[in-house]
Amino acid sequence: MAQAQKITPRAKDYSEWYNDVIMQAELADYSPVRGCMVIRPHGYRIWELMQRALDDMFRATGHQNAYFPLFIPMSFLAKEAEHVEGFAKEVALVTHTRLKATGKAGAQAVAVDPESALEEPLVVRPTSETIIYAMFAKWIQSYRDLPLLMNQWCNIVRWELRTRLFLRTTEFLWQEGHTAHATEAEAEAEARQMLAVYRQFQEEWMAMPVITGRKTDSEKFAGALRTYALEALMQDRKALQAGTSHNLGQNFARAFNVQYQTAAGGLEYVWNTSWGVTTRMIGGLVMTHSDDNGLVAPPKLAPIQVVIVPIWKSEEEKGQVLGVGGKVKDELAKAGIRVELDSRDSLKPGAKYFEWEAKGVPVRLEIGPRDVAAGQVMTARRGGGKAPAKLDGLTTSIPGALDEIQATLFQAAKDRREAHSIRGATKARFLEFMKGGGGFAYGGFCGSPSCEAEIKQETAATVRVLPDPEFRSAEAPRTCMWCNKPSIA
RNA sequence: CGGGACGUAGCGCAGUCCGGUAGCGCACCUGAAUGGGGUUCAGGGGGUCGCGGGUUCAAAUCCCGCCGUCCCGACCA
Repeated sequence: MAQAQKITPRAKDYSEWYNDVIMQAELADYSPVRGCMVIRPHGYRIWELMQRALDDMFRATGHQNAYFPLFIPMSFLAKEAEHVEGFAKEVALVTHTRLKATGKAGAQAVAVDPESALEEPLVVRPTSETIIYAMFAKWIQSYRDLPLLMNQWCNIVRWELRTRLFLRTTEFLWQEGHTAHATEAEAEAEARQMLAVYRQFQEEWMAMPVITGRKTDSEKFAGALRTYALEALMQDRKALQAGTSHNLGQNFARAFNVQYQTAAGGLEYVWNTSWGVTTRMIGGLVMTHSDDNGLVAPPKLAPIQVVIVPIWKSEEEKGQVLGVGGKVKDELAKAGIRVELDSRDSLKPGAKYFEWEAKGVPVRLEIGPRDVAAGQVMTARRGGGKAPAKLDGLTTSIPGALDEIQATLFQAAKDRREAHSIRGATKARFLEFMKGGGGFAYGGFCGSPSCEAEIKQETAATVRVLPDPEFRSAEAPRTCMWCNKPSIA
């Protein structure tokens, strides 16, 4: 275990607090490569739990996993005009395939062999639309081949200027779904369906409330017709884009010649969608729930849901409490609970409490000689509250407690978000709101890029999402809060 | 690339103004006691003071150059 030092309070420096929580929960570490991150076992376990839940949801909606290459020929990026513009500034390139010894010492002992230059450089995928649709073109012949519903779990590289653990790293892990459909309506339905899947996952599993909607043109995915996104409010009152789903129209189908023959015999371009969520969600999880004692993990995604801390003085007591602790562990594990028995002899119980709290374990069971005698354990919840519990009822009381914690975390996050939200914002109220720290402001917006840019310039606020007109309620504002022209949202 | 700060042990830092044996806290190793909310005592290991040059009897400290990192902006899942 690394040094468990006091975590910087959230109120003092949010970025520092965020880094402290991650380091002390042992979720990740900085790597020797600038901008890259090492995900440690505790953090990776969260990702595995996320993967498993999402995979089930993807499969239930008819999608299959596949894997496409890491390298993309540079010319592929050039085929879709907006796409290349969007990613040109942040790609890593492979240009050579060999090194050679120079005979010099130290760092100069090897150099790039100029004779090994590739005829066409390879791009390390910043996203896989191009290479996937190049394959789709081979696989799709007839309307009978549609819809084609695929997903891949992989790593991608975007050479970002500034990086932050989990939120924006040079290399990151994600999932990217790619589909091809016969009609625009089908593609639109797919893009929205996957947005709904993400919402369900983020609210039910991550206990992170989100708002969804369409992105403005300035924030839409490079090459998409429409981009939908999920937005969550973090504890520093800043928005986090937690996932996106794009209706790509026929842009990539035309660029990669993905055509199918219709039942009537004609030739048509397919309609594509792509959608993805990333390890950024782990950052979102940290910023949504954690406190000044460290990580708070929602039970459904907690790598360890229950930790048992035995307490003893003599060797005799040690044997007793470890015996009971071992039995409790086996029973809970058999009931499907992720449980750990901390039998280390090198730390006092109090030190163990702090350590497991920093790692976000939702429930702690303390078992000492007094508990063994009384046939009970002390239960302590991560959010506070200690109570004794009967030994023989644990397999029902613990799952109940975990469900309750999950629900409480979601409600608390929602309450926090609403405490920093205003509805029906006017320009004056909005300016005042932003001066007071901001949050989510709901208001009318005309949709013009100039208003959007002005708002950003003057208040540092960004337009996060536009609700669809069809979801627009009767009391929705009719005019732009900034310029008073008719509102589109 | 523009603005600011900083580089001294694994981490966090003091020492720099005013040159004179490289220090503190945490972590790590050994031993003993301790054990229901960060345990104590004793002993121990670990540093080309970012790099290069200059001044000086003597440089972490003064001077010059370079490199790197972090924070704020532009970019972004």
